[in-house]
Amino acid sequence: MTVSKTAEKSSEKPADAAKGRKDTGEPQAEALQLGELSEQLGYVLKRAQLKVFENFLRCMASLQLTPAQFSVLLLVEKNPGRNQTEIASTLGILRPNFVAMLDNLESRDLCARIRSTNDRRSHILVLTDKGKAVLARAKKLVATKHEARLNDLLGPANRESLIEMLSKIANEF
Amino acid sequence: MTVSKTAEKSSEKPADAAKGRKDTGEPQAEALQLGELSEQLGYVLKRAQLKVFENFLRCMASLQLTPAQFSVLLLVEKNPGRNQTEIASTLGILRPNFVAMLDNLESRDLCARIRSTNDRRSHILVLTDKGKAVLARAKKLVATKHEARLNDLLGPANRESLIEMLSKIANEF
DNA sequence: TATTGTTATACTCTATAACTATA
DNA sequence: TATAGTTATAGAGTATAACAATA
Repeated sequence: MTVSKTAEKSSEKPADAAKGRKDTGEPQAEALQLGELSEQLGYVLKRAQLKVFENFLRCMASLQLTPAQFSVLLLVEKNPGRNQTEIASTLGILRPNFVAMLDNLESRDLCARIRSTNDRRSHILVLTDKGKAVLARAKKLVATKHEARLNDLLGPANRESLIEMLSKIANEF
Repeated sequence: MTVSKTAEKSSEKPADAAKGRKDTGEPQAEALQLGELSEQLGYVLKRAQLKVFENFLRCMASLQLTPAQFSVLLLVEKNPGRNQTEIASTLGILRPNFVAMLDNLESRDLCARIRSTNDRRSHILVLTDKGKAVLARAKKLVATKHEARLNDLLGPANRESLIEMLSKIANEF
């Protein structure tokens, strides 16, 4: 057990916070006031990101793909013929840390490293047939279970607006 | 050096990605296509969150406060008389992990643990005078340097809308 | 001399089990 | 028996230095 671990986290659900006390007849502590915290960009952003990743993992449980692994498969599919350094740096992954990640995907026969003939230092990355099939299934799951959830919650217009604003922050903040 | 480490990260800036190649006159590899990735909620959310935290750390460099530490001080100020478990769980921090965090804040004389007289197992958390002063300065820095940046980028209406949508995701996704 | 992939390593976050002192 | 704070520990994620093969 090293590749799995699925989505069975417990963590600390802030929603459940300050509960977990037996209802004795005592002074009874109320839920805490978040105050200015609920208006702090970083706080709400981090909280939302954790929720979204949790949901992603649940949706992808059958395929055992993390958000990071999914992003690698997507990028390799969209950019055939690129090497490890290019894929990793585009995703903000440091090359040393990308090695174990690729070892994992390659051991599951989802992608392969191919020694470049032009530059024998480079490993060109490609999806295997299984990798393409898994990615196709993953895309459907993400679209129907994960991203659809966002539409339900915000509506299509707001969803688009949200993605746009987050992209702007990611690129220009 | 254990408390500091400031904000001097290098990481992998995706903006700089796929550059770092000398301009020889060769076929020249172009920037990669993000494709569907730029529409993936989790991807753009994570990217935005990292940028926002980086900016937060830069803005708070003079006070040496991380986003997590800032959230603790805010919550303790807003909810005097609460114990470690209550503050930690509200922030989604596990009690064991909260110990070192409080040790740090207490060693810097920003907050203090007070043994409760009602229940001698509990540590009531309070801000010290220095803690209150530092938090006041922190709030000003966040408002004028950090959150103001968001207003410049999106405008007040969009800023409000963004926070609202993120809160909804954090609470209901 | 510089770059690609890699190893080794370290530091932060997060997570769980179990101890202690109190209740 | 249960809870608050704590310790120890383990696992992810992320960071840097340095090495071998290749350019």
